[in-house]
Amino acid sequence: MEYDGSVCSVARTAAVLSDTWTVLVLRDVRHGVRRFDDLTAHLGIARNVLTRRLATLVDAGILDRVPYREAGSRLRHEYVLTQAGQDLVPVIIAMMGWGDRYRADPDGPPMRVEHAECGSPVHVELRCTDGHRIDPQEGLRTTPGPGARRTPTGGCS
Amino acid sequence: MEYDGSVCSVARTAAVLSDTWTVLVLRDVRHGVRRFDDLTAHLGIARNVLTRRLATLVDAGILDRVPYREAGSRLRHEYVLTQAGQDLVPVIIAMMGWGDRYRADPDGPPMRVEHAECGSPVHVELRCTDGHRIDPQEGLRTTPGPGARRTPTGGCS
DNA sequence: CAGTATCCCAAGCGATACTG
DNA sequence: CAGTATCGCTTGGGATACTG
Repeated sequence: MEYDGSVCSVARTAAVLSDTWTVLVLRDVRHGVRRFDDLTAHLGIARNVLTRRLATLVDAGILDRVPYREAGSRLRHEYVLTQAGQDLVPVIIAMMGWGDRYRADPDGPPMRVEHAECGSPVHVELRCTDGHRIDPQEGLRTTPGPGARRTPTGGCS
Repeated sequence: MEYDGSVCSVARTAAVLSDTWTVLVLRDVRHGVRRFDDLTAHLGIARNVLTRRLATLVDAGILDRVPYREAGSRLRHEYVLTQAGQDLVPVIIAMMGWGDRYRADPDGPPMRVEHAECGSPVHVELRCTDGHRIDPQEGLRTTPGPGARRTPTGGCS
């Protein structure tokens, strides 16, 4: 789908993440579930669908398909995050945070993400390059950037 | 779609955001494009689709439909972000940041988000509640939370 | 202007069967 | 184990026409 993706980074990212399984595959790969059958078992995704999804993600530069060989068995592949894939982690954590808050499980969050060093819970924050922490409601100003198109309705968002 | 959404906050959020137009509608509403016709014009979305999308988002508690009346015309509605909708802003900013980096327009970013007070560019960061800034590659540890199901494959992600 | 109603199409998913 | 191939179903999007 195109939806003005030609002019908006949000749209372009949405195009990458929009289908059902993509973020869940990334989530699992990040947690170390890297092999085809493990993914099918863990996600409950149909195998043909997983095939397509992995191929798409490799094409998109988000996953790498790396060969490996275990002693005594034939060549296999596993899927690892590229740099671009790793840089989607904040998006995923942001989504997790929202889900924890607004689509909470009555038992509490199913997964807890903590700082490896100190063990405190992790969240996403908006910050500017000057290091100020920013309130999402009040602290943001959005202006057209260099790549913006000028349109009658006010340009890209 | 369900995709284990019963146990994962990422999946639950993905279910809300997954269809094509949702994030773009939110993006536009956040920028002040709040009225039906403005949205159709700005997004290029089919009107019936927008109707459905807005209804879904209102149902999901992400948008409010608030009536207003301009002098001399009949009652209209506009769509504004609820608190839950506002709390999706970090997700959107995170997506924008990724798109700017990995799906960049040759002319540069189409939209620039800056700190209203100081004008510096804004990005998302991972932080723990102790205030440490966290490296997405190395600094995260993920553990099952109270709401986790125990499954043979290692539980929810 | 702000929608609703109808109809069609394409894409994505799942089930099942097959392969090296 | 790690996929590919084929199929049918469901859903979301678009076009068009209609309404207060």
